[in-house]
Amino acid sequence: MRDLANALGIEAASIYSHIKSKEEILQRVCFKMAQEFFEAIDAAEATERSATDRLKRAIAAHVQVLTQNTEAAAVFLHEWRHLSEPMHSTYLSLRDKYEARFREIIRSGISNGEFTVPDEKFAALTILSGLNWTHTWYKPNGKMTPAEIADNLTEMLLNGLSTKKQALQDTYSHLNTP
Amino acid sequence: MRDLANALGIEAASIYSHIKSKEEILQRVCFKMAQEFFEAIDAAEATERSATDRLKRAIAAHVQVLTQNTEAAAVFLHEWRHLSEPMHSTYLSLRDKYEARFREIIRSGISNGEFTVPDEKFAALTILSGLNWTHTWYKPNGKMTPAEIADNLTEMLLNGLSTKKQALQDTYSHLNTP
DNA sequence: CCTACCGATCGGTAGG
DNA sequence: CCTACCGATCGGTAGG
Repeated sequence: MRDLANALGIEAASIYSHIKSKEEILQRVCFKMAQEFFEAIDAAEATERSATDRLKRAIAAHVQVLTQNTEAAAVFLHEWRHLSEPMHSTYLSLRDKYEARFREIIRSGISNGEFTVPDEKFAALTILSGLNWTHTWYKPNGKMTPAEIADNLTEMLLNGLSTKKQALQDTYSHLNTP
Repeated sequence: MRDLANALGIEAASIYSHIKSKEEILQRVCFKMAQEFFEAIDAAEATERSATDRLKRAIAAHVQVLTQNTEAAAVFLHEWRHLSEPMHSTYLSLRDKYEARFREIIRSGISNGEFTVPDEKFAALTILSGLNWTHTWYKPNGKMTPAEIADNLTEMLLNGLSTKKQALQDTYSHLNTP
């Protein structure tokens, strides 16, 4: 709190005329970020499209929020542990609701044949963890824009590393020789 | 330190007859884990095989170390930030060496056509971040063993979610009709 | 490994 | 928003 006061150019005690406690700052950051993530995915899912397309847009929306303010993102992703009850439980249930949005996209992609995946819960977790690492290395002046990062992430998570197209084209290539 | 002493059944001051400082504990955990990760990947890469196979084994080895002791893994992944110099720099260079092992596998897979990926550095980062999330939810008595987790992770990261085989088989299926 | 401490720092309050 | 302060807790030491 002394550091914060210093950065603001006021005395430490004066902070408490603006907020009730140190934890209030944590709460505000965590729930403001949660709100931003929900607004972003709402916009991403607004139009009716294929699961692949909805997932692409959800990934781009998530990366956009993450990179907008990497410090707030770090608080949202790590410091929520220090929330006291009942905020702690509220946070957890919001996070699960958000993850469920990704699970739902994956589930619909499985049922219509767009996706093949062993476990939708596991898949959602792996996707989100891949996205969430971004905040640790993203630099606003780096060579990749948030949109480019999202494109690369989408490419990796949807298609994987394996050159499957190539392998399958090889498999079928004898059929194509004139 | 008081909590630690309590758990050990001794007085707080007595801890200091075993260690020099609180930070020494952090150092020991961080560098012991680093050593374990290197030993695991050394074993995984010992035999000459395809890049796909080496990556599979490296993933399994990494997940094995992560799940062996999730609390130490959490310290290794997050608390290293509090290391003071020169340990902080040493840690960072070890981590980069480790990541380079994954980049090297990916690079060799690209050059022999096993992998197709836009950026090997980006790919290595995304793989590792997908793996490193495991420590937050893994439970020794859960339904997935470390080996099963590794298999699922490998499947997702190598092949992605998209049902590409199916899509390509559809593309070529007219060629197969008798 | 313990008793007896210490200086520094922490989040926060009273009263203006 | 400030001055003046407080009780609690922190990592750690001296000396046995």
